[in-house]
Amino acid sequence: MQDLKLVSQDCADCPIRHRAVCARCETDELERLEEVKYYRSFEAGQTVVWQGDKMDFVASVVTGIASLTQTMEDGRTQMVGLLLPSDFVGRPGREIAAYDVVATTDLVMCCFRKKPFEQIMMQTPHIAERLLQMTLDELDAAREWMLLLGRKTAREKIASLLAIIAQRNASLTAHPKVGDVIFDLPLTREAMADYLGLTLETVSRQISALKRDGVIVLQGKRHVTVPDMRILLDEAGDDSDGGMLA
Amino acid sequence: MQDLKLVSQDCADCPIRHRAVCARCETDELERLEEVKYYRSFEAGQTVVWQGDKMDFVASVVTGIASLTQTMEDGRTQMVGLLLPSDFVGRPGREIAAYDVVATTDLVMCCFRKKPFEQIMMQTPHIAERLLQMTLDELDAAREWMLLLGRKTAREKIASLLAIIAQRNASLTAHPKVGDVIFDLPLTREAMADYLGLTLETVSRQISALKRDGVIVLQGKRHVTVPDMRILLDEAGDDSDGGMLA
DNA sequence: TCCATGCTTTGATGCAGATCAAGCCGCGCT
DNA sequence: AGCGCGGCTTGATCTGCATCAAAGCATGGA
Repeated sequence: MQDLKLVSQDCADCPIRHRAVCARCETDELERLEEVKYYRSFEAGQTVVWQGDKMDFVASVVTGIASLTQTMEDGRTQMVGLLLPSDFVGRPGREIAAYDVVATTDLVMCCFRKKPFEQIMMQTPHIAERLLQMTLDELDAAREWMLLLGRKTAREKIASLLAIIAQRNASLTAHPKVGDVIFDLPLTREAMADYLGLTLETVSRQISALKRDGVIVLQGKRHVTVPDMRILLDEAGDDSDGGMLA
Repeated sequence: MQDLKLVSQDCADCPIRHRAVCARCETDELERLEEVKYYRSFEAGQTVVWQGDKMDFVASVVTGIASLTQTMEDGRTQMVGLLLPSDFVGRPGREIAAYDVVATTDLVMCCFRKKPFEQIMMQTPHIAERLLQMTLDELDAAREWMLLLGRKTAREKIASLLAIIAQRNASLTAHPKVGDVIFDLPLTREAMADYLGLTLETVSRQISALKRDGVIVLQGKRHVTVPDMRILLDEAGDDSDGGMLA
């Protein structure tokens, strides 16, 4: 299945070495996609699409981080999706965006016009199949996230988020699997709060607490070292290790 | 699209007048499905599938209510899906159930063995397409739900749930669209608490408060009358009316 | 260099919702 | 009737997180 993933991959004949959609595509399919492919850049904080707007493209994240957020009239916001490089954004068959898409960091996306993308999808069973699998993955993630939002304590929420980021990082880089797990937090405290359904003060306090208790080591505000991943996963209150441990 | 919905529909040649999967199926597809179709009944409280178990069927709810729930080691549980009649359960392409499926009331499901279902799906683009659309619908619902869990107050949560149930009911029955909206709560206070990430005491108190404030009228513990749906939707803190109002 | 700005930390206080505890209501059973 | 039980309500109290407030720390620009 890996070869069917809608991914960002090195692509020699592409300005930013990015090939998207389907590594196993037949040549003509790929070329039809290339015709309708284009890149867009955003600065941190910019909104890519507003909830309710027409969204006439699908895309995948090349570099940077985007988030999907829901906002209430009075300004309360909840992040409902976190998109790292190679993640897919878009709603085949849907005209209207159901939530805001926001560039959390500087962001480059690889976009495809939706109409032609959908046509290719309809004619290419394994792309449709792959899209279904990705959507199911997102649904699984959303449901884990619901457990976090509904039932976990602030400390468990923070530990869970750190674990999730560590895991997502590990799946992108060649994972060493030995010793400390090290990564940079790609989110501000405020973005973490929006992810977790907390305030930024609580996020800050709980990170300090985890540091004080030796669960994590911080260098600066963003660089995290996890001496023992099992302890962190235990703090997350989550039996599943997400495949992180053997 | 409606004619492609995976639905429970009246079906004269079926013991419980239920035809599932695809109203526009070609005859032979439908018959292939009929061959692998069977019914299962459960009593309220029974678990249909355990998280982590192999799940070798997909199904749709015929009568009753099922819920998908996540549970932590210490017993905290969060509902992550609520399945009313005609809703689909199952994960095409997945071996293992990602969460418990529980019969919240007495329940009848119409099941299909997964393998043949998947084969038919692969060979039938519009079934695959329909499945993708349904999964996207579930994802949208999950993300609304995340906003509820992460950012809404107890009162808003209750109002939102009542609105959701009212809407789902309206879409099943011929919706009068005039005057009071009336329905029966299909969930215990405890199930509502699991849905909303609250305790059952808080659910009870907030329902009492909405009653006291005239937002709803209760006859008994389950029968709800909503004198003015706009007030309820306003209490839910949700700008979207879910298509309930013109 | 100094200040402005955005991000973060930390402290003091308040409150929404959890927890603990009792009792009520309706129903089925004997 | 009388009883037990599951579901529900209501009260008293506790507490985890929000809120309000202030100050620390980097970075970049004048």
